[in-house]
Amino acid sequence: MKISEVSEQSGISTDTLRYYERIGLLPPVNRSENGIRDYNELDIRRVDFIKCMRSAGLPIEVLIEYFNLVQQGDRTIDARKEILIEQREQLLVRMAEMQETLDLLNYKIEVYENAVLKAEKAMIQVED
Amino acid sequence: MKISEVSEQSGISTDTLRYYERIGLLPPVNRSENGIRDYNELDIRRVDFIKCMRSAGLPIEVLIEYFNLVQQGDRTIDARKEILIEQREQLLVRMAEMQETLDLLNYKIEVYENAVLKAEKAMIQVED
DNA sequence: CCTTGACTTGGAGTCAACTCCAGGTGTTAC
DNA sequence: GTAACACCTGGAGTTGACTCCAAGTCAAGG
Repeated sequence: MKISEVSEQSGISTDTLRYYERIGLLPPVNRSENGIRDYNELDIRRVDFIKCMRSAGLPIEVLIEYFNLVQQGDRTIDARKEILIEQREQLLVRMAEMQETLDLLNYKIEVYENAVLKAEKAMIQVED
Repeated sequence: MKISEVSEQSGISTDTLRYYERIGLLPPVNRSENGIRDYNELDIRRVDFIKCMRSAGLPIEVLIEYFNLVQQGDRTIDARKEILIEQREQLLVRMAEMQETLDLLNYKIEVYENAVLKAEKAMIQVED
């Protein structure tokens, strides 16, 4: 799979995919004879995983560390689990903050709605 | 209220509070004769609002625009409401993404848990 | 009186995560 | 065979949001 296809399918720009590879978030992707990247199944699954984690705000550094551990085999399972648990914790905190903000936004929007209704009522009464 | 107190109470650094004022996210705060900032009730409510919105990732630019509208009085109520609705929409999208990531993290953690259990079982059998 | 500590300013530096660019190569389409 | 296009590289630039710094002012304590 060529980079443009991966980009299209994942919604990550080609620049960003190459950037990810440069910094070691993606492993060096195989090339066809002319030097053009050819992403395999595994690469694509990794891209999708990264996409998911990044969309939730997990830092690139953490993901790199995680993949490094994966690459070191089964003896790192505990450490990997710890990373995921830690990130889950932080994610839950962020989600709770967002829920609070959502509640406030909902409340404010409702207030504005009522303000508009009141204004409209006032206009009707003027017209009466 | 002095800047250090506001900082303590809000969890926003004094540097950041001054930065917010510089870029117009906070209005120019009143000063005591010697030029020291003295935050009033309204300032503090605004700080808290900003804190909440920022913690959910709303961009500073949007907040500035919102406060500008507030300052222009009731005729901007519709525009303000639109901003809040738009931001709520985006917030919901982000929260949904995070929920997906959370699900994946939970799944992966569970898989690791099982891997560990299996390994432990294997060890017991070796010991048998 | 002098030190300590909290405040002030304008401006520069940092950080994460891209994003863009110039200059080059290789393949396909007319 | 040349134009258009997708790819490549290394490196520089951008963005958003802080964060730090130097140099200065002022009030209170010993």
